[in-house]
Amino acid sequence: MTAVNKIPDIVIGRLPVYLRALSQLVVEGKTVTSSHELGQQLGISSAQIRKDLSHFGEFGKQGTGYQITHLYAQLQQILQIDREWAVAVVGIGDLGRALARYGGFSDRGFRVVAAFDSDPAKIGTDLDGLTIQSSTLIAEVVRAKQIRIAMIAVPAMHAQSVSDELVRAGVRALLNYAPITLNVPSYVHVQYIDPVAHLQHMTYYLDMS
Amino acid sequence: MTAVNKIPDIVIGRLPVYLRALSQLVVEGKTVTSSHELGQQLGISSAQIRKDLSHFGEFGKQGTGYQITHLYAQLQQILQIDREWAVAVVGIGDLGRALARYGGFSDRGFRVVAAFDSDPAKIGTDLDGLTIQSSTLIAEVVRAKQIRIAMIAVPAMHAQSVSDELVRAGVRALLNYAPITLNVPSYVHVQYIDPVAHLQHMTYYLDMS
DNA sequence: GGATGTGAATCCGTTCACAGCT
DNA sequence: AGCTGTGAACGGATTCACATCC
Repeated sequence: MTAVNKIPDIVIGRLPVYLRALSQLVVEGKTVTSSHELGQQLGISSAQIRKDLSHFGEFGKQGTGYQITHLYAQLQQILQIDREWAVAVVGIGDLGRALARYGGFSDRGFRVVAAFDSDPAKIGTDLDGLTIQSSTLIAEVVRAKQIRIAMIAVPAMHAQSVSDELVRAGVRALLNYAPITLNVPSYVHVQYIDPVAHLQHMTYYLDMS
Repeated sequence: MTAVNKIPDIVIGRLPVYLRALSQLVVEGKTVTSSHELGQQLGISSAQIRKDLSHFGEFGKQGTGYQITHLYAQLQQILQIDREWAVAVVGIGDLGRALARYGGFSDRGFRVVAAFDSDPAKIGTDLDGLTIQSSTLIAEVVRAKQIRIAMIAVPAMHAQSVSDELVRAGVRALLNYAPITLNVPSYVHVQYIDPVAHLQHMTYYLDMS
């Protein structure tokens, strides 16, 4: 269809999953795949994969399937991760440290370029070549480095005010690890990660024994 | 409706979110709330909240709203988190350490009771009173402690085999942080957390500038 | 008056099934 | 023959709107 109209958000959310699956297939030495194979790997119907991709263009060959490298590149472009995004981490507790040091960002479109904390004992400390900076510098650094994406790993109590400050400084996408719903302007995107919520979701189905 | 029939999984997934919102309201000193107030806080329609809750019973009073403590307790019961679930963490890198030490589990129904790693340098090390154990002991410990839930924080390469072993030992719910789709029997529940996928989801909407 | 609980209506996403290309 | 791309059919989830009750 190649329509650039209004693509459902739920479709966008599956594209990163497709990217992951394609990476895995590359590791397995494959160069070509099909909607059926991808679907099998992900537990998704092949029709859904074809329909999802059809929102953006025609990436396959009938009778053959998809060239993995080609499809991968296309999806990267669609998601705008055919470049490297600068990311800030706020709150360098155990979780923030893990995020700041995580090696899995670099080859998937992101680089942590700033780390903030309010604890004087941590400020100035080195973190794999990154220096932890005072939270009071958030506005300044975000502006200077043109940071558009931030990960919030501070206690729930402070998450909203940190969010406010980041947004004021120009951040437009937030990955929030604090277990609260953030209040942000409509032009800011937020995604939530709450491991406990995931666990609670699953316990519903567990039979105690 | 109070029907115990087949409740949509998507509804179950929202219950933890409602719990979070209720907690927040308690912090704000409220004792009663309404579907409207909850919806406002979460960015969800009030009708959806009422419909969701109606699957499980009638928890509100017409004209008044919901008694927060009562609704909270009911949701806890529905999700089976009116008890404490023992959880294992496998892979004590930065992320696994953060999970094992995270203080936010205890008051929401979970307790980390075992931590595994395959690195001899880490085995035997203390982690806030928890001793890191060899991954070779997974089966034994999971069985002994009747663990039904595990969090996987090992490199993608090893996630599938760790998953297999956990399932064989009796684990029935997995929270997987490795960026791969796990292959598990149908009676095992899996939830995925992939921060990069969330970031990639958001970059779609960012206009570069 | 005010807020719930719920059938009915609507909207949206998934699946079906097949024409069309290789 | 094999697999894509897609309109049509289907099913499920959300919203509407109102009767009901405090």
